[in-house]
Amino acid sequence: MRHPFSITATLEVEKEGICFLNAKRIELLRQIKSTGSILSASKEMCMSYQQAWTFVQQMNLLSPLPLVIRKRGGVNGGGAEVTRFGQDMIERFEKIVAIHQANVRQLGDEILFCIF
Amino acid sequence: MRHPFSITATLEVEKEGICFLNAKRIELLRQIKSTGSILSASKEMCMSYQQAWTFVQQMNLLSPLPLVIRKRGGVNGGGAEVTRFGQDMIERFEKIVAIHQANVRQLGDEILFCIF
DNA sequence: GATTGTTATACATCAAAATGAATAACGCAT
DNA sequence: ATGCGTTATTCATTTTGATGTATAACAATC
Repeated sequence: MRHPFSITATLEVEKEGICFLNAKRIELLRQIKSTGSILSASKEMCMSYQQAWTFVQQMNLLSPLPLVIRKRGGVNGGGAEVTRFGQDMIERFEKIVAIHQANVRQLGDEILFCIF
Repeated sequence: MRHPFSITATLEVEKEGICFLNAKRIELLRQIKSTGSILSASKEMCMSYQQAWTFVQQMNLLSPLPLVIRKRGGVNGGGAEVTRFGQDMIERFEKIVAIHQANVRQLGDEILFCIF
């Protein structure tokens, strides 16, 4: 490589200045979808259950439609399910991030090489 | 407005995973340039002198050429000066950020409106 | 040599965020 | 009714980052 510098960028969707979606929350949604519970998802991601629960709570409260439906008690003690709307959010966020990262890569290729 | 959601993104230049430049550091460079000292710049930005000094130190160490030249003792007790190379970094970083922010705005305009 | 204002450095303190531990609530199954 | 596993909630603790305080080093000026 010509130089050791790189451009990195992070993106998030906010509602009135408060974080609605970011990479970590989307990953959480994916894990909830694949494991069926907030608890398992949090373990899978090595984060505390409290944080995972808080993220889900915030996302649901900020969203016009819930992203996660939570059930307690019942068959396996309960669980959590990502709604159709939630799955749409996952896909759309990742599409946005893909475009964004492509833009950032292009920025780095175009500009960084002529600085150093 | 049609919906209360917005996309925000932050960008930084890294060297081997360590932050080299970001918005705060560029603002610090600008303040050093206009005030002539790390101390005054830190006060202007309401950050501690230690943090400002650490940022300058890290930037200089990561950079192939120093961004800030520091002098102690002497006329006004010393001071700090942004090098020509440092000023180039300011201009180039802000150009990168401007393009980046334009990209992000476009992303938000194109995509957010068709979600909510 | 004393004064002056900044850089440079160390260390204690504070603040915010994340974590861990503990417990209640819940509802299906047995 | 009891057991089960998850959600929901509280609170103490830990961790991490930033801040405040104090002091030495420095070099021109007086």
